[in-house]
Amino acid sequence: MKQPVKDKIVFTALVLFYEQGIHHTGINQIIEASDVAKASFYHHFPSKDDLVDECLRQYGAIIADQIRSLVAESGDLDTLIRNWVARIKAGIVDTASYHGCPVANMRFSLMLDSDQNIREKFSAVIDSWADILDAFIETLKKDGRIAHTIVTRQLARRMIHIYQGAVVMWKLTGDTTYFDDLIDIAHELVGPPK
Amino acid sequence: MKQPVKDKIVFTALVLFYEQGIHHTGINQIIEASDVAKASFYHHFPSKDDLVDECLRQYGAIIADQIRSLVAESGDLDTLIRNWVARIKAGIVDTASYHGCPVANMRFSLMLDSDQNIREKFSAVIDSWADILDAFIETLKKDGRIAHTIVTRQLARRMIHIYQGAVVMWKLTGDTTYFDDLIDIAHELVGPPK
DNA sequence: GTCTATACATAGATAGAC
DNA sequence: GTCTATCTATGTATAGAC
Repeated sequence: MKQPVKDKIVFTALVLFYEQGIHHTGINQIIEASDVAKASFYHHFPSKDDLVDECLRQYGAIIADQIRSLVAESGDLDTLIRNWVARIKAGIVDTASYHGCPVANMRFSLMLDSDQNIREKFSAVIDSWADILDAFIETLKKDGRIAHTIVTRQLARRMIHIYQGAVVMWKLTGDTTYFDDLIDIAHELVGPPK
Repeated sequence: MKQPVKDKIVFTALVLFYEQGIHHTGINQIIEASDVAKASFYHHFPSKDDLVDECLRQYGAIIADQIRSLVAESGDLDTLIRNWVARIKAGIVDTASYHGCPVANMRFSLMLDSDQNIREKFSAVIDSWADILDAFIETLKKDGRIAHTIVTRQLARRMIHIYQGAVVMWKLTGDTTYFDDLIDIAHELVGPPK
């Protein structure tokens, strides 16, 4: 059973865009690597931007799934935080293949800060992540398994915030301890148990 | 008195690289905008990479100066944090010309996470920023104007960390409240006065 | 140091036969 | 849907006269 052409293209693009960045990955390379004819590519994606759009959606969904499984395996906030950092660190072990958050990378590639269209697309992705964390924390609160002083949505936002910060710091310095530091920072943000 | 050719090139590059990103700014555009002959450009900068290198140094120095002046006008940690965020917000008022941290932008443009050379260059810039904050916080501690539970270097690192995180979140969502949030987050990290 | 002209590669995208 | 060939623009960089 052969893989549909479109799927082959997208899969290849997801890998190459993440490894090399969007602007350093040409259409020609994607076409060659996915073993597809040039005209076939343009049949499915009228322009490179359309492919980039599709990849953004996929990256967003992939991370959302990771957050979901992270939540599923964590019974409380402390465990969530530890598992979270553990996963990140595990992903960096093979340091050559880790390049940070694919969504943030893509956002920086575009570099059009005033484009409202772009803003909405990325904003939707971030919201979808925050929603998952949000729901988890809210559940903990209802079950009385958490200090009620926590502002749910705010904590969800801040977790993503400090995560993105750690990625940038790692990219800037190569220092992986910024990820370890996430545990302490997250605990400070959660505050003392009530 | 006419400006040296090299300075004109660098100044133009600093502006264009920041506005458009490195890979969306061609040598030709820089040459045209700085009103210099092509051969003159290559006389001063054998390749684009050399110009990029010079710009990184300049960006780093510019931000370092901003941090220095921020420190100079702040007598305590609380004031520093407030002034810091106030300055960022002021810079975003004209939203069309703000594009986040020029050093982080440049780092994301390069996209070569395993290149040790690049890592060292950026790391040096971040260290120079941390050094300034470090010295300031250390002084406050010695003067007894701060809770001594603070780990100086760690706090300096974390301030840069959460700042970079806020920039990314802003870039991803267009939401400027992530910068306001820096005040609360920073205070949590500083902890209660002893 | 500056000028014009140009080389050379790669980018994104299209044409037209099959 | 696929194939090869090609268009056109742009990118980095160099040559050679002044």
